[in-house]
Amino acid sequence: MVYHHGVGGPPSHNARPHQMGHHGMEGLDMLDPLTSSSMTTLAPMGETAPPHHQLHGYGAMNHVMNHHHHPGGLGHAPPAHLGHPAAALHPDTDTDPRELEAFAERFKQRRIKLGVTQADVGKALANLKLPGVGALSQSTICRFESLTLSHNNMIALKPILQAWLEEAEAQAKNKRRDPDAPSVLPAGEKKRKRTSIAAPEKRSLEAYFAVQPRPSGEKIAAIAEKLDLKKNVVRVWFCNQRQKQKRMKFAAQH
DNA sequence: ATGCATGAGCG
DNA sequence: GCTCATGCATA
Repeated sequence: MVYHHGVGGPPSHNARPHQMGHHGMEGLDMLDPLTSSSMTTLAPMGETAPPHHQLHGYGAMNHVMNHHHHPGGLGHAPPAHLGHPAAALHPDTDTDPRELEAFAERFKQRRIKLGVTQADVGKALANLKLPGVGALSQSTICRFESLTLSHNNMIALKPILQAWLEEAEAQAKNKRRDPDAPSVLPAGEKKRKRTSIAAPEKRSLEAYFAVQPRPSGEKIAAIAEKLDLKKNVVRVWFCNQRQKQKRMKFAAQH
C-alpha cells in the first residue's frame, strides 16, 4: 500500500438536468404525523423515479447517461449515440446492476487480498494519473463496495476502480515496494463538529418524510421549529433522505 | 459503516 | 433551493 500525503484532490463536480417540483397538495396544517396520527414507524422506500438523472463528472469528462452506455467509461468521451426511440436494447453489460454488483464484490475481495484498505485505494487513485481523476475518500470506496451509491455514480466509478485494481495487481506480481514513506499530518486545522439529531426527532422526521418527502421551505421551517432544530439541519436531512432512496441498494433494481 | 454537510451546476 | 457526488467526523 502506497501512502502519500498532500492529497486532497479537489475534483470538480457535476450538475444535472432539471428537477421537478410540484405536487398539488400542501397540508400545511397537518403538521404532526406522530402525535396527531397513529403512525409511528413506517418504512419509506418507494421509488418511482421521475424523468431525471444526471451525468457527469469527475474532473472533466466522463459522462454517464441514464441507461445505456458504453464500455470504457473514462478518459475519453465515447463516440456517438443513438437517438432511436426504439433502441431499447441490450442488458448493457456496463450499466447492468448485476454487473456492477458483481464487480463491486470482486473488487472488495481482491482489494482485501492485496492487503489494501479502502482509504489506501482512495489515495492511490490519484497516483494513477488518469485524466480528471484525483483521490477519493474512504467513504466513497466503502460506498462503492456496498453499492450504497447511485446507479450512475457506480457506473462512473467502476472503470476508475477497475483501472486501479489492475494496476495494483500487476505491481503486486512484481513485489514492488516503495522506498518512500513520508507521512506527516498537516495538523492544525479546525475540526468540523457534526450535528447529531436525537432519536425522537429523527423518528418525527421520518414520519414527516413518509407523508411528504419534499416539504416546502415554509413547511421545513415549521418542522424545524416544532422539533427545535435549525431549519438548515432539517432541510439537509430531507435532502440526504431523498438521496438515500436513490442508492442502488434501495432502488428497486434487484 | 454511516450521519450530517458542502459545493457545483442548473433552472 | 434542489439534485448529485463526495467527504469529514464519528459510532
